[in-house]
Amino acid sequence: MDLSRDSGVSLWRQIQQTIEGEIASGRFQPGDRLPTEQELSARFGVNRHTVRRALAKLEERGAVRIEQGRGTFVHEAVIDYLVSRHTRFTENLARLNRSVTRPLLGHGEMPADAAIGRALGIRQGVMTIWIETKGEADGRPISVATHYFSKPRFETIVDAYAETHSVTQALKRLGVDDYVRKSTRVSARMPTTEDARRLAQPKTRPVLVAESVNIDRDRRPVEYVVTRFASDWVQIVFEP
Amino acid sequence: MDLSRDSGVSLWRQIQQTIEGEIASGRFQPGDRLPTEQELSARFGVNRHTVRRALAKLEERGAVRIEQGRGTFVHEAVIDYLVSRHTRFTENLARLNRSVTRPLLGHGEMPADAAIGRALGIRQGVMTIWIETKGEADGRPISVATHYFSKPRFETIVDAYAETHSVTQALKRLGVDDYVRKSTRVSARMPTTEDARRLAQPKTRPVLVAESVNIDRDRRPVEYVVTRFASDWVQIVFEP
DNA sequence: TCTGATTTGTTCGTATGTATG
DNA sequence: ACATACATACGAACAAATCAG
Repeated sequence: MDLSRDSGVSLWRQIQQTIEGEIASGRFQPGDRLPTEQELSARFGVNRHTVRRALAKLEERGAVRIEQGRGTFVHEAVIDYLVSRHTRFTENLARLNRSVTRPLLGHGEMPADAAIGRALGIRQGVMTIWIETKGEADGRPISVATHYFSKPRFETIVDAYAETHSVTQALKRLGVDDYVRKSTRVSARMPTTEDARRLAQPKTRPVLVAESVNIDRDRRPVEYVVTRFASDWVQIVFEP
Repeated sequence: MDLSRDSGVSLWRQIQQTIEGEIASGRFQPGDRLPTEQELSARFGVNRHTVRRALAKLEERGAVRIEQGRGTFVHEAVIDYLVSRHTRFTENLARLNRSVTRPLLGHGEMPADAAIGRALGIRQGVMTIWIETKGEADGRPISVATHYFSKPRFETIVDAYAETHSVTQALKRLGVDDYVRKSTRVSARMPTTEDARRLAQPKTRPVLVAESVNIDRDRRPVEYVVTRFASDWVQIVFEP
């Protein structure tokens, strides 16, 4: 593929469109690593900067994912995590024909800080139980979540979760027939070293953080969850 | 404030909790610069690394903002950007008693690509008009947005926006009395150099990206917006 | 744990063509 | 005709992340 240097279209844009076409045609498959910047600049007969400009545009458009020190990769299809009143993790992903697993990473207790207290409607200092879980779709880690429950109310939640591997089922055993999503607060930040490792992603890529409060039929808060999604794999979709 | 070296609680965690308490008590106000790491390590009688560990945890929890070469600052209250069916940028922020400005950064035309075509319900290649705006609250840049409109339908949208500085008003002039939010898709990524500059944020902090589609009374798409929020200042809140 | 090779990220500087006033 | 601003393109050097041995 030769570039035209006097067509009025800039070189970097011609390169961008060429690579975009090769991805669309299937010559480069999702997850594939593209040739290095050096190889591409040799192939197109241009400076590395010119290639980089084209790649930057492709990344901005979501077509590729650039990882320092590793290479440039064709972007895999992202998962739409649908948020509604009845959001359930497993159902949400099963809908996409994916095999979902939710391993338990750990659990413990801690007194409620300001954020937890506000979310669960309890006083600061009241003891809570936390459960940390990983969400995997088709074996790939996509999220890490910390779930907080009031300890006085859900003393045995850890055992219930360990047996059912589902928050919905565990809460059902403890008398919560149904719950709905009250609010979801979404932010973005860089991952902790620990979260990056659990999500099998570079520390240099951000995580999408969703803080959610679920309430029961009596509108009492039952669960406060802080979920860190791998932002390369998941988008949060809100459709009222 | 003395630390206990044999309580079973690690020193850095004691420091973290101490500073967190001082922020909560108001001794350090939002926006204040904390003492330097050197001063803190002298005050607590520990190595600078120990202080750094505590500060890292505080940043992870969103309590402070660490800026290389400048210092550590108590984090100002983040803005809750409320998303609902009737989301309007200016109203949303005015609700928080903030003075809101929306300067126009630029505009132009481009043929619809796959994403724009899907969002606006037009064929790929149909010409669209884009408008780029900055959102500021109390003078601080918090978002950069690119708005796409079908050119055949909204030929004069740029003039209308330039005069009104409001998408709602501009659309009203072109016959769209009312519109509602159809869907919002949220993701996170690192900013482009350009966006980091416009948002006055370090390139190392992520942006929160919201892609939204607004539809008119006849459920026809009228606007497709891609907004990049400064993740240090804005959270997106869904309350169905 | 350390070292070197590979790959992307950043910052200099230089040059050219085009549009504007 | 001239000055200025801007986007494009090339070159060199070094920084930072990753990975294999």
